[in-house]
Amino acid sequence: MREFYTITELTREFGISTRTLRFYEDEGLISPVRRGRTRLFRPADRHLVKQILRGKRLGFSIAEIRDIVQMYRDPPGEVGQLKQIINKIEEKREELRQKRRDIEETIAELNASEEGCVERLAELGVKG
Amino acid sequence: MREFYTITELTREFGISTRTLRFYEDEGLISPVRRGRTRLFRPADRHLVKQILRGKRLGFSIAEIRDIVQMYRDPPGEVGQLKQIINKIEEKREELRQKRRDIEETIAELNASEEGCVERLAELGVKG
DNA sequence: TGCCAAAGTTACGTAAAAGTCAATTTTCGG
DNA sequence: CCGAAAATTGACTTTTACGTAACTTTGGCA
Repeated sequence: MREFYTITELTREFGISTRTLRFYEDEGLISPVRRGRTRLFRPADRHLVKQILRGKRLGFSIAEIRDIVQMYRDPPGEVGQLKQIINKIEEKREELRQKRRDIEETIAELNASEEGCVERLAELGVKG
Repeated sequence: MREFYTITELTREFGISTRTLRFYEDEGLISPVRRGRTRLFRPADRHLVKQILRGKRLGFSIAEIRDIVQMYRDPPGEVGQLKQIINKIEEKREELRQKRRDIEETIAELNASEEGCVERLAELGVKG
């Protein structure tokens, strides 16, 4: 595994702009190290970008993604904080399960629609 | 099943504002009938709202949701159009499957994080 | 050491999806 | 029939998530 990636390497890999990566840094989602002013992205930063984009595909806002990636971090040493994180994790999991139900329902309705189309095609004498 | 719902009934049921419903109408997602100027929402409109909100939870834009709900409509009579709709349905289904994979991965990482927290709690002598 | 492509900063612009506010209308129960 | 509650329209504002200049800095190498 490589030690560092440049900003343009990541933009090409993930199909996003440098502006986007800098924006995520401003928002505190990633913290690449610097050599002078130039950002150097470590594998951990790259993985974070993956997680961020996954969150985006699921419709989470930047603020929500920030919350989520904070859950991925090393657990703190204080009992109260640990319990709070566990609660937040369960919340997010429930939200994700809701999204999963939404997906199943949407796919089911799309399946029904497609069947309707296929039947209609059959009526018109088109072989499937 | 009721014949009509008022706009505020739907805002209460779904936890959205009247502005939002009117916005969806402006965007061509719903077309409630009118008695005078007042909107009357039929069960079909109400169901559309459900589908719209489902799409929102999954991170689809209004434009994408418009595309999706058009797929739910009665199939047209022309072969070319039918085939095109079937293609679009398959595209959306693939997108949804990707989202589902994203969800599974996110849940898996949350599970791992939670375990880390639980272990940490155990180290601190907290009984689970 | 001189150059240029890549990286950086700063600041303003914008599209989407509503929120908010104001000014009318409409409806409807008593 | 009347007045409060509900609904409508229209305009303006806000927030999010970047896009787009415009200009400067930097680092690698011929």
